[in-house]
Amino acid sequence: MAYRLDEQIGYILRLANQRHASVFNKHSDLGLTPTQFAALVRIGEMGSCSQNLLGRRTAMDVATIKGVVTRLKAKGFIQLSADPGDKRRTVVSLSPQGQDVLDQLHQFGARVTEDTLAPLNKEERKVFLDMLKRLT
Amino acid sequence: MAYRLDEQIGYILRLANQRHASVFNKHSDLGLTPTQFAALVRIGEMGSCSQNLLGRRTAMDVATIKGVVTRLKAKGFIQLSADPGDKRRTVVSLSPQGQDVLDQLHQFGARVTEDTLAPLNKEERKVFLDMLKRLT
DNA sequence: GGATGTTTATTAGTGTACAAACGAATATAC
DNA sequence: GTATATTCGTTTGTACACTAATAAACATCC
Repeated sequence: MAYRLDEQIGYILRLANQRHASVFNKHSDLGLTPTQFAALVRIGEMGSCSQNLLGRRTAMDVATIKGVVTRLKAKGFIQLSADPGDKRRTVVSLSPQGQDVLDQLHQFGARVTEDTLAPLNKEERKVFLDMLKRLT
Repeated sequence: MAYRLDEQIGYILRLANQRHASVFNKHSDLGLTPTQFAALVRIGEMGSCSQNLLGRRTAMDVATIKGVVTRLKAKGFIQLSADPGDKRRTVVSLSPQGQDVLDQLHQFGARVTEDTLAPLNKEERKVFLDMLKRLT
């Protein structure tokens, strides 16, 4: 059997990611990227936390979360403050505007997942998500 | 049911991609990135072709394939030439060194796919790859 | 309480990834 | 055979993503 790029898991994962990004951008009205979306939703789940912890809980490198936080701050969705108990830390929390859009983000996210998984039926989606999670 | 980031297909896909990249880099001895690997294998499949066509066949943007070709050329795996019939085109082909490592690349790629899919058994892999392809 | 080690954040450098705009070359329409 | 459209490659700008190095703050051990 000849080796084929189209059967490589890494290549197919890249294609699936591209399609998801395309679906995401098609529906996005808030001007967020998938990464910024993930960080914002996670802050909503966790409440305020340090920039470093936020990076770990969203699987982002320290350098990556730094840029994401900078851009979310510039867009007005989050606010930063000093941690009174630890001078190393920058505490990240939702701004009032960030709080306001949280429900909207959840609905948006659900729609993106729905559209991305559209080629699979209900039963397949469950099986697929389960297997995909095991690969992480 | 509360909305959760950990159930978002886009987020999980990103995690799976991260794990694949990690497996790829752990085994890589040729100093290639997954993207460079994909381009090189594709040239091996197609023979020489234009830079633009190579980009389309590896799902890379014109600006992206430009950088990838530049770096593969710098590493000595490919060579560039002018298309005698179309002055717009840059023809990309494997260098002798690129030809030499092709078999090695195939074996390497098979091992990366194997290791990345390790959490799934034989039957599951088939089902998973089939469903993943439908999402592209 | 002082040496040691860890955590947190920043910076610099490399490599995807995409959009937009551009000029040159080619193809098509009429 | 000329106007129009398309293709090809390049460049600019923004946004991840990771490595490595650095410095400040904190924790621990003795």
